[in-house]
Amino acid sequence: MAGIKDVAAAAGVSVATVSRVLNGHPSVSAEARARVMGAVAELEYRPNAVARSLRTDQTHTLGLVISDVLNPYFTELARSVEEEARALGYSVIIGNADERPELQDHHVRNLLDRRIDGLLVSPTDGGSPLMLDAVRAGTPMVFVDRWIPGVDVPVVRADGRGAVRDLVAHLHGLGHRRLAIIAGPAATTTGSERVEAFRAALAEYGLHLPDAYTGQGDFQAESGRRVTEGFLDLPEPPEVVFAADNLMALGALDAVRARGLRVPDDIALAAFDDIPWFVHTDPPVTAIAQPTGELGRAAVRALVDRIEGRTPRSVTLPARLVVRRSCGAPAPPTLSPSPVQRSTS
Amino acid sequence: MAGIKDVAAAAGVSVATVSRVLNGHPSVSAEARARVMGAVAELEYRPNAVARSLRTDQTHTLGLVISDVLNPYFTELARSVEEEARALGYSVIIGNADERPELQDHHVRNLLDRRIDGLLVSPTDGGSPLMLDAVRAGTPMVFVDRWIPGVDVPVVRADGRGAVRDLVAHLHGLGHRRLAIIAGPAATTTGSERVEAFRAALAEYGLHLPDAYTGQGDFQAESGRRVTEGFLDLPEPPEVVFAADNLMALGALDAVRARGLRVPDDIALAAFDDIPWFVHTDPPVTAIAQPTGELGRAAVRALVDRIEGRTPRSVTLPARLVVRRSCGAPAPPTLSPSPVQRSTS
DNA sequence: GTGACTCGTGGAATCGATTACATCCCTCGG
DNA sequence: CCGAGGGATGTAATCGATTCCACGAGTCAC
Repeated sequence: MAGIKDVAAAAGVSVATVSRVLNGHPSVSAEARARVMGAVAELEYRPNAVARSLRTDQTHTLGLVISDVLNPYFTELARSVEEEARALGYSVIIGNADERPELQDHHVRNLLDRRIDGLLVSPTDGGSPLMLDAVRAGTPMVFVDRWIPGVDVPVVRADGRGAVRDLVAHLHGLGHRRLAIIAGPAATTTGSERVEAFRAALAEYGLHLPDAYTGQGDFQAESGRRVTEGFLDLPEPPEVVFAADNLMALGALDAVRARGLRVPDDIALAAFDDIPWFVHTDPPVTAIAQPTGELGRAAVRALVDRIEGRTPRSVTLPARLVVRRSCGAPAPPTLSPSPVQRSTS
Repeated sequence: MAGIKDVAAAAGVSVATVSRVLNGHPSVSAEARARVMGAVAELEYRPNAVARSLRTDQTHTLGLVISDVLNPYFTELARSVEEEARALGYSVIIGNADERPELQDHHVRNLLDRRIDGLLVSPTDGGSPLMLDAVRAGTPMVFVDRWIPGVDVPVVRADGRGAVRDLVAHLHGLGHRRLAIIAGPAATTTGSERVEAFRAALAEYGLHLPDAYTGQGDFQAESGRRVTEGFLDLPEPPEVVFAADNLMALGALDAVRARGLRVPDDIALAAFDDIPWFVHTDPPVTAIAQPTGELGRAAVRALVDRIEGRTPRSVTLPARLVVRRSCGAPAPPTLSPSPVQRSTS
């Protein structure tokens, strides 16, 4: 494969001049520029990004470590991150932590070794020493969706409290009083926050969230199933199950169906994180929708700001309730406009 | 950040010795080794992968260019690819082509510039000059799922013909005679092959596939919706719609529902590519399941074989029919075991 | 006319590793 | 006792780019 030396030789100039042309340095004669461009085209020369990175100490690459690629929420997040990064001239390397802290560390280490310019993380746990070290060492970092308290890193996330309140209002309005939640891991902020928001919203209606109605899940479908079975085994099962993410909601749906029960007649269901498929499930699932694409884009912008020397800001965007049929009320036609396909742009 | 020189200084040896220790070269005294290890731990030294890659001309990185990350089929494929690659000591950089040839080229170029060791591609189109050049230049490459005919590159894919035949048999057995298909882009192998398999299977039952029953989609939900509307507008609409991928099936479901019609009573639906959500849709969708994880793993093995000097083999695995309720027959309980959650290992 | 400046250019150092080659020191056989 | 052979180690070249510095030529002001 042709190198910069070959180009220099072909153009009859020095490598320095070739480099200057390639990097748009002003101080190059039009004639030399033309000859270099010609040689570049002729040889189909492409600069070696590895060598360039070594010299400049910049890779123009962002790392994105997410907790579970199979979760459509994170898939969409990853997609919007890549899009925005590309628009800003960066590539993205995605690491899938699969909700396992050691895998998360593996990816962080790997990305750091590759000298990525910055790191976007949705932490699986309360924060490994490795990640904390990286922050201390000055690695540009931004948390997205989840974060680690007490660490001085910008956070880009959705605030679901308003939407959770709306949800509880909706449920209360339908006459439901015994509400249960399938929580995420307490080590994650989204895991604990959603429970808190739910509890707070219940309190506004004078309702209490008993321990028996607080199941511990891990954001995976299987745990949703398990917890829901526990709920159904209770002497007095809840009237509504609120799953803290879409996968656990699916597990819950499974568990309910396996008992031969029906949603919403026998038990109602709602989920945090809206996904296109919820429109098509039986029944369509009422969910809290995050502005996922916007989160991804804002996170990239914050990270790139940090990388390029500007001051990044934390961003919090509101989530919103999307009412469908899984809690009992027929959805007013105008309230579930959520299209199956996001814009392709 | 500490470099190899710092380690050498701290350990009181030369950089060559440090490098030898790090790379497991035999000719190092136990004492020197210990001192180096100590210094490495002390300084928390991590070798700079960029510098290493420049020197060795190996990045231990694979590129994966897929057509659409939002499609759960490809998400799962990507996941299994990353898993197997990790097990073999490689990282993966994913490029999402979004079914757009120019985006695909962008990613291929980017990956090539980064000097990835090999490329896994599921081509969006018939093959850009860029990709062909890369093959000619000797870039290790393997096609997965889709491929480009006439190019000497190993292909790892599923053969759906048997399953399509089973599907047609199933439909025929249910009394359906007017069968339509929503095809994928003719430029993709999966786009044309599935139509051909369908047509061939119909022929076995003496059935013909009229042009009016062959809709042209693009593997995206919106096209499924559009084509299905066309079918429903026909003077004699089909009794069954077979979508060549899961997203178009979703669009079809939408279109049917928008008319106030019901699946399977008014029109039956089947899809190529099974995904966990099909268990939960209304009704559960009969689909052809590819051994996605196995495909991803086999593709990585083939690519790594090629990279490491062994001879890679093409692999074709059978797909299988998973009967659910969307075509009319109640599924025998044992026939839809497809679990909502794949194993996490 | 001459010193100051700018502009275009090339030579060479540099980034952080790997590795060929040279060197030194031991051991061992004859 | 000496030379061959081999193990441990260091010096320096190298990968392919970027960039500092020096230099020659041309321009301009005084």
